[in-house]
Amino acid sequence: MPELPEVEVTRLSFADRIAGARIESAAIGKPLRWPLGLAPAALQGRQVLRVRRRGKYLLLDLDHGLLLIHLGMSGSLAFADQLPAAGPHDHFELVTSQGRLRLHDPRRFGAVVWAESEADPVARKLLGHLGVEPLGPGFEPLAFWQALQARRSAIKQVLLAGDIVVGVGNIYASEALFAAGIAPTLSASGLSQVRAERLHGAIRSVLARALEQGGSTLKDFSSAEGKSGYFQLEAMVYDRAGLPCRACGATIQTLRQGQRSTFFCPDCQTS
DNA sequence: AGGGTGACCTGTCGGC
DNA sequence: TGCCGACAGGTCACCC
Repeated sequence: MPELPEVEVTRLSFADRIAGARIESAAIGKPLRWPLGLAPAALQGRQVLRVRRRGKYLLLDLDHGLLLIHLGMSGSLAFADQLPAAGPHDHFELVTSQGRLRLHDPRRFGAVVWAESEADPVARKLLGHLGVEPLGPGFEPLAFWQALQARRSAIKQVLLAGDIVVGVGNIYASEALFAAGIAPTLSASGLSQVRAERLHGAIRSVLARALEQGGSTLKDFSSAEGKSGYFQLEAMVYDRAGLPCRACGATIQTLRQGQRSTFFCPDCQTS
């Protein structure tokens, strides 16, 4: 569910409200992708200083150490004074002086991991190989094109890999490639500088627009305030196989790349 | 080192 | 109605 826009929408929906809170207790449910790394009781008394984001990770800076939270495929956070009784898919909860933060994650591909600092080996394993932030100043057209030159895989899969630029998942990879008019199967090294720069702009504009729309709610994503996203209503290709292209009317096609579905317009996108 | 594949886990949906 | 396979927003460990 969560790509960069959904993770950032989640962050924005509770960061200010939790900042400064004191952790009163922490509880874990079924195992997530990785162990927390310490006893939940050890979080008691810690203060939440702020909430940052790196790629699709949320970083809760504490007065000692930090929590790395990943929403996986099906995760979402809720933050409120009171929450409904915990269900079978609620696997992590922090009770703080300013509200309860709860992770709901049916598939349990998500994780909550404690690290001493970002230099901690645990944090480095998860964050160390990540590419640049697409909405930040470090994402530059020329460097992006140069990085793509070194990769022979299909451009769609290079975007998903996240080691050049982070945050682009399965929905927004298809959407950005459509916006740039680039076939998803084209080798990354086959992009001209002009087309790479067009893709650079498309990634930025698609992610920024999705952020404005509160992300995409395909099934059950919601922010920590419980709000749905609306970007899926304006998707040009994602989940539109067999439907007419909104730009040219051609039939949207689908294919499998690395066991993931890709959606594209055969007329608007070229090799 | 880059590239390809399987693995993790649960729910839902379409087809027979 | 029931069963079974395919698929779902991610990404890591493991091969070559």
